[in-house]
Amino acid sequence: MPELPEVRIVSKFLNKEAKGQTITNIDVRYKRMLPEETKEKLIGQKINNIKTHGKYIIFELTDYDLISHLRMEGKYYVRSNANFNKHDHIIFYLTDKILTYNDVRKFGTFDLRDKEETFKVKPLVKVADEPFDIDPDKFYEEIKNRNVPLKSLLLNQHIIAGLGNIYADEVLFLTKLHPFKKGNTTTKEQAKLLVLNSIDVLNRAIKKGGTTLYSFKSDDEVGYFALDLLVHTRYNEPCKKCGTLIDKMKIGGRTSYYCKTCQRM
DNA sequence: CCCGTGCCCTGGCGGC
DNA sequence: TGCCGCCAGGGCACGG
Repeated sequence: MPELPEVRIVSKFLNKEAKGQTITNIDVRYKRMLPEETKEKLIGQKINNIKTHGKYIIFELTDYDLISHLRMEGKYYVRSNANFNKHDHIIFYLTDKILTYNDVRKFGTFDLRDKEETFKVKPLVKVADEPFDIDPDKFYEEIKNRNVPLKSLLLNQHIIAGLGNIYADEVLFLTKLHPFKKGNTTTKEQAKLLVLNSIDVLNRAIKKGGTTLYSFKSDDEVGYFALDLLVHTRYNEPCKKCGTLIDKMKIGGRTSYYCKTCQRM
């Protein structure tokens, strides 16, 4: 599931492939994903730039911003010809190439906004700063009265933007804090470390992605990548720091992996 | 405001 | 082999 680093790589890919191109037509194969009126507005728009905020991708068009969220399995492909995949739900015909949005789970979203509204209405209005930009003191203020597990707070994009289930587990392990520890028991220093470790994890993932980037297959495809994960998905495997078998628990409906020896409440 | 739950969706997997 | 049920997950609506 793409988190901030992967989303940035996708954005880089899109800038390489689609920047400067005009949307000449759109084939919406899964109607719920893009309303007809949105489609009509998009046709004729030029893609001037693609940027990101947290896990959101923002296509800057002539007159609008198109906000794309990949959720778990959204992917963009440049199709060299018309060999579409059954999970290609939206097909953008650009000036001289075909860009498809592919999403097995159909969870991805598209929102078209007037440019001046982009950050004033949903889905972006309440989205917080990315860890790189967040003020640790402000982050502490956001969590210090919350009787909510740190895992849920790190995943809350209104508090800190860009972390998903994988990297949130890694951040908590690096900070030596239990995922179920509550925000209102967390010290200012621990909060600051959570921000610093978030930056560290994301930066390392971005760097790693930068090296494995464009590991394209037959079609142009963005290859996803993973850090050498310390805890996530390592259930019953020995902790790389202390050897204790990694445990897991459900928090807010999300599976959380952690070391019960290294990570304290 | 705060917090928990369920929903959206499909492929993969365990169980029988 | 085949079918059934369940799980995975990001964000949001909704209810207490």
